[in-house]
Parts: sequence; structure tokens; C-alpha cells
Amino acid sequence: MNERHQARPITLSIAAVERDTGLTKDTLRVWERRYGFPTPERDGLSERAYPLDQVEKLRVVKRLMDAGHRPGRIVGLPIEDLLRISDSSGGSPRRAVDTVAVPDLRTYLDLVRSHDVDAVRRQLSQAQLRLGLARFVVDVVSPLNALIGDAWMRGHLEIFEEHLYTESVQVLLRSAIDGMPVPEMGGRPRVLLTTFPNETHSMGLLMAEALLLLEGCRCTSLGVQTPVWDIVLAATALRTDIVALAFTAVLTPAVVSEGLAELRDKLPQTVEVWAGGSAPVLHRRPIPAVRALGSLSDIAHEVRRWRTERS
Amino acid sequence: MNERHQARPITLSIAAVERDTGLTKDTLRVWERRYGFPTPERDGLSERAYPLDQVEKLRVVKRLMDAGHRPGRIVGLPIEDLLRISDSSGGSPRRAVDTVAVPDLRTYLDLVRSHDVDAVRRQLSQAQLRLGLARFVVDVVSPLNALIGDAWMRGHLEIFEEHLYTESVQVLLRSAIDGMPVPEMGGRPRVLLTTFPNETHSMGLLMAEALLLLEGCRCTSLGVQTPVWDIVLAATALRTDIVALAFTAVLTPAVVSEGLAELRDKLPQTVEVWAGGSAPVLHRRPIPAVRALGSLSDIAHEVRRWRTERS
DNA sequence: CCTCACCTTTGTCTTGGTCATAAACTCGAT
DNA sequence: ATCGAGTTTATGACCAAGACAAAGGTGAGG
Repeated sequence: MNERHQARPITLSIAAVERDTGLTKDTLRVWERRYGFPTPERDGLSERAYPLDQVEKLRVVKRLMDAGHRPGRIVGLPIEDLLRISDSSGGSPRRAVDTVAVPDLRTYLDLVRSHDVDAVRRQLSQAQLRLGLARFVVDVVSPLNALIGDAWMRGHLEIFEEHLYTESVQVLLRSAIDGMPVPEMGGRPRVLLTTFPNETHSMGLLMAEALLLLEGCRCTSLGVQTPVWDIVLAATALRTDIVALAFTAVLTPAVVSEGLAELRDKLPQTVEVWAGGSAPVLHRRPIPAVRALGSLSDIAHEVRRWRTERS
Repeated sequence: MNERHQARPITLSIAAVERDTGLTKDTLRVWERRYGFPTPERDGLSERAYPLDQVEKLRVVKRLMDAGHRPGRIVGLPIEDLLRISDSSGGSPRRAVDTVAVPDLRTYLDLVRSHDVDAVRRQLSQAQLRLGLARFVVDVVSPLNALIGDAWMRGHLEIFEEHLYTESVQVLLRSAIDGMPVPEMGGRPRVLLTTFPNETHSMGLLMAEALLLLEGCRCTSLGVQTPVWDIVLAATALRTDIVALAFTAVLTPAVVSEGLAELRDKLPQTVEVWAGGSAPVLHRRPIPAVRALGSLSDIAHEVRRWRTERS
């Protein structure tokens, strides 16, 4: 074969960068105009061609913006500075989990990097049995997601490795959910799980569903990407008590806030809205009558509160 | 409550229409200029606001385009004509399945519309046990997907109803896959399953995985949206024999063709590429050394062919 | 310390243009 | 009539520059 074979592409089109970074074409162009970054080359006929290192920096910038930084202040900085900021601020506020029962998360990372899917699943499965499903989700899966996401952003992990990990965890969680005893027919609360349009990450839904089932809730998942109006229709049709939404940082703060406000407005007062996940807006700007859950472990408390209030 | 409560939105922004129809903002604007359709109103300050009926027509037009029609010829037609065309051409070429063993698909549709999730799952589960997994996938799930998609496109089904159906089927398929005996360690072929970026439908992957497992293949799914280069990396790392891709009509023909050609180019010759699903390009424009599977039932034949050739 | 008014930053939408590519068409030769 | 080559048309992605609303930040006055 010639040298084209196995040749990794060295530049990406604007559409590809939009896919990879989550920054729209409009934004990419306007940054170039305003901040002088990125500075794509031009291909055969004068279309933007982004070198890989710039795409990587864009990913880091996006991650920092999701954490609350503003582009004007950070796009000019060299990537080392960005990573330093990412380390110091984003850090890991929660620490000191039971390090005896919870093996070092880095072992999982290494296992993923070894591409031994079976070993990853075995190790995860063992952890789940050892810790129980609730602790497994809260103390292993959730922080591991963060660790994997971070490693990916820094280029320490290939996308397909991240996919292998995600797929393994999801298979395990679904299997655990599938195997759990279904709460009795009249069980309450009835929870409807979904995400907003453009939010394609279903892992949060799975983790929440597992924890809700452990609390004896009846769960119905709509999967991802349900428009607000359809959430309302579904909640009504299914006589839902609680609508639980999962968020990552893919949606803009405005979309999240407006969506939640609109949903809150269109749902009957008796239906609660819970929002959780890693989107920082949820806690920076609380929406009236929407409960922002700061962490997965809040789910159990909230379910008990709900039951108390309705009894 | 005031009249805002439970008020369905009557127009959509251009971004919302892009989401709902799969037509890009650029395309929507250029159609307006060239063909005089759609004709969005303008909101408070001169931004396009698309009435719902126009969005519905856009969905139908998109569906027809996916079936090979060209926009210039059809955007001018009234929606009734479009639906008629859709009926006659798209029709249902495959018929006369065993109507004794396979209950009328419309029963499922009615069940979905009744919002009784448990009943839907029960009915599907019974069908799976009655027919066996292979026939269930090929004769029930696959045509039912088409039926549901069609009903949704015509506005006979709410989005959330479609989500309820999808979720039910996926839970069932995953559970079936989970419960199947894992082929022995050395089992071949080893198949890698995934989709291209922007292709978020995982149902095709699940159906394929079920059928492949029934043939004794060792499957690894990367989930959806894997970039071409990462598919190559994964195939190499996992010593894959076959890369199986699933397509719907969300990706443009160009993206599909180029992606497959690029993938084919970067993979070792010894690794086969299989492509399946409802994207019409696959069969209109064959890609060298890529096997386009016309239907799910081809999977079994192809696996046997592979084994014969390698023995 | 809170609040309101003002300024700055930022992303999305706007118009109107260029261009490569694929489909459709034309026409001559077999 | 059928095929193939060359030409025209249709189509969607990209581009530039500008406008503007909304969110974020700042400072003065209570």
C-alpha cells in the first residue's frame, strides 16, 4: 500500500471541527475574526483547514468555558496555561472516598488503554458486586466518567477507547437495571427520565435510573433528546410525579435555563422537575421550582423528601 | 393558570427546525430564496419563525429526498401530493410475511399510542419468544421501525410515543443480547459495530448485533458516532475481522460515500467493511470493497460466506 | 451589602455571494 | 434504440461582514 494507507488526517474541515469540539461554525469564524484564534490554514480552494493541535486547544477552551470561563480571556493563552487552569480550578473537590473498598480509578483507565474489553467489564462487574450498585454508581462510575472525560480532553485517550469504556459501563448498568425487581404496580413516585434535544449522553440517565430503582421508584426512560413539549405530553400520558433531566455541558447555558423554565411552566404544578449532571449552569443560576441535584447521591434524599411531603 | 400554560408553541426558530428536520440552516435559507418555500414569518426582530405545518411539510420533503427525489421538483407541491408520492413509491416492496405467526404490526402501533409501556413490552416479548430472536428482529422489529417512522413523519405519532417504542425495543434487544451465550474465546469472525459521527441511531447496531451473535460471531460495539480514524484504531487494537456500520438517512450521501471510501482505504485489506441500514446511497452507489447489505437477513449469509472463504 | 443603570462580551442570526460536485440533459456514434 | 461523452443545471456547503439581544461585568448611590 502507499503512504496514504494509515495516514492520519492532519487538518480538519470546519464541519469536522464543529463535530469534534461542539463549537458551531459561526462561533469558530467569529472567534477567528475577534480573537485571532484559531488560525486555520486554507485548503485547495480557500476553505478553512484546522490543524489538529488547534482543534485540541479548542477542546480545552470549550471545557474551560463549560466550567465558567469566558472565551475572550482564555483563547489567547498557550495551551499549557489552559491545562494549568483546568487543573487548579476544575480539580477534584470531592476526595477521600473509602480507598480500601474503592480501587484506584487509574487501574480502570489503564485497563481501558489496554483495550481488553472483557477485563474492563470483569473489573467493573466485580466492583459492582463488592460495593453494591448504589456505591458503585456514585463512587466508581461517576468519578470514573470524569476521569475518562478529562483524559480524553487532554489527548491521553483515543475516542474509541472512551467509546469502549462507555459501552462497557452502559452494558453493565443496563444489565443491573434489567435484573432488579420491578417495584409494585402502584409504587410511587413515578419518574420520567430523559434529556433535552442535542443532549445525546445517556449515561446520566442510566445512573439516575439505577439509583431511583434502588429507592423503589417506578421509572420510565424516554431515552435522549426529547423536545420540551413532548416531555410534557409524556408526563401527562404516563401520570408522572417527577420529570428527571440529565445534562452535560454540550447544551449552552441559555438553552438549559430556557428549556427548564419552559418545561416548568408547561407542566402541572404537581409534577416536580429534577435536573442533574455536570452542566454548571444548573447551580450557578437556579430556576424557580426546579430542583437542581448537585450529585447523584442527592437522589436518595430527594426521593425520601418527596415521599414525606406526599404522605 | 393562564393561557400560556400547556400552550403548544406555534412557530419554531431556524435552529429548532434544523434539529427537527435535519435540514441545515444554510439549506433552509437557500430553499426560501430559490424555491419560495418555506415562507417563515418573522418574529419580534426579523428572525425566521417557521409555522408548524411548514415544518411538517419539510419533514415529508426530507423523507422523499432520502428516497431519491430532488428538492427542486417537490418543494413546490402541496403536502397531499407529497404524501401520495410517499405512498406509491416508498410503499412496501416486501410483503406476504407469515401472517399467522406475525401479528399485524398495526396492533403494536395502537399499543404504543395507548401509552401502555408495559403492554408494549409484553407484546414484543411474547412475539420474540414465539418467533425466535432472528425472525423477531427481521420480521417484526425492522418493519415496525419503518411503520413507526412513517407514522411519525405524517404526524400520526408524537415524538415521545416514538421514543417510548424505541426505548422498549432497545431494552428488549439488549436483554436478549445480554442473555445469549457468549461464543467461545477464539470464535470468529470478530465484528466491530458502530456508526459514523452524527449518526445517533443505535437500533440498527442492536439488531445487527443480535443476528451476529446468533451466528456465533464475537461482537464488540463501540456505540454510535465513531470517527473514521478511531474505527481504524479500534479495529486494529481489537484484531477485528469485520467492521459493520449502520446507517439511516441523517447523513448526506456524500458523507456516507466518502467516509466508507476513506475507512476502506485506511483499514488493512484483510478486514471487511459491511454497511447496512436505510440509507439509499448504499445501494445506489456501491463503494469498492465495501459490502452493502440490503437487509438484515443478509447477515446470516454473509457470515457463512466469510467462514467459507477463510476456511 | 444590595440594586440599578450602564458598558462589554459573546453567540446567533442576517444578507448575499462563490463554488465544487452530482444529477439531468443533449447529441453523436455504434 | 442504446450507449457514452460532453454540457448544462441544480444543489448544498462555505464565506464575509454586519446587526443585535442577552448575559456578564462594573461602578455609583442608597
